[in-house]
Amino acid sequence: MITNHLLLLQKKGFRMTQARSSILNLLENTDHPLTATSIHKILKRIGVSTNITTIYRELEFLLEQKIIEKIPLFDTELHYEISGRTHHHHLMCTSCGSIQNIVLQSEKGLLEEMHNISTYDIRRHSLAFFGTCPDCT
Amino acid sequence: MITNHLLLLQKKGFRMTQARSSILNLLENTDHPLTATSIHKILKRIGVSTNITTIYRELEFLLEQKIIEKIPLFDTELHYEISGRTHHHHLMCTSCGSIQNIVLQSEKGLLEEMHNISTYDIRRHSLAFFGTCPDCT
DNA sequence: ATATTAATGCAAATTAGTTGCATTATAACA
DNA sequence: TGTTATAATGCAACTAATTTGCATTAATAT
Ligand SMILES: [Mn+2]
Ligand SMILES: [Mn+2]
Ligand SMILES: [Zn+2]
Ligand SMILES: [Zn+2]
Repeated sequence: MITNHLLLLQKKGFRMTQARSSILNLLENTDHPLTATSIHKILKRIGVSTNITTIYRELEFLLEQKIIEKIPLFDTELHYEISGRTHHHHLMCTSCGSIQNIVLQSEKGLLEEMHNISTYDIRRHSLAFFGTCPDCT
Repeated sequence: MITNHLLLLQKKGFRMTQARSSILNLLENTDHPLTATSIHKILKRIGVSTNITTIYRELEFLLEQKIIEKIPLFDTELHYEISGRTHHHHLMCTSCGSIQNIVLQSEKGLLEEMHNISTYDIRRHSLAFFGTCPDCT
């Protein structure tokens, strides 16, 4: 499938390869963040055998292009997800590893307070919740 | 220096060693989280030459004993700090790496909202801010 | 003093991620 | 439809952070 992101990259002179389009396609159609190794496994399962190095390099490339974002979840492997979605955070089950997106209305107040009390030029924040999902309880 | 934590550990049958007391002492007297390697360097500087493996093992031990806590800051090395302090978060300068503690009044609302919208049994959360400190601006 | 075993040091393994380099393949164009 | 430039790839080697095995050392109870 040829997506907008892919067309945009082509217009910038980058090539459309099987690795690129399948990684992009997978991230676009997944609602939770994925790790390099999980992407690797999923692609292998659907018959796209890409070297893990290529996955890391492609993720690095998509990060530079601001098409995806790095999601650090506690001390686990780095996760990645497509950027441009509604600002949200993550809730991870420490038992099965499943991840849910979370949109928090009350976050605005927190960010305001943060800007008020700090003299730093704050550029970003990371917020994640950890617990046990209903299936694992 | 012999601290309460150390006495407590002794009472539990664990030994008081130079590595243990100096790591504990350092973490107790530092207001920002430290990494294994930073602890290693600081101890070396003050004349306590402990193997890095011992530092990792001691940090693991202190975690098990719930005397310290793991602080994951984005995709940098793991940090550790003494537990039991007022609940707070961290603000890291992405230029010089310095870390500040942050106490947020408005966090309560966020956590309430979180518990309302989620069916997970939430056990903990991680929140950190990143930006440029006044010195680095 | 001696015995028990917690703690340590060192080397080797592991895990996540990165880099060098030779090869392959996409896409522009002759 | 070739030919070409170079983006993308694969593989092996590397790095950084952390962990593990194992033999040795040392803290503490007796
Ligand atoms: Mn947010
Ligand atoms: Mn908090
Ligand atoms: Zn679960
Ligand atoms: Zn700074």
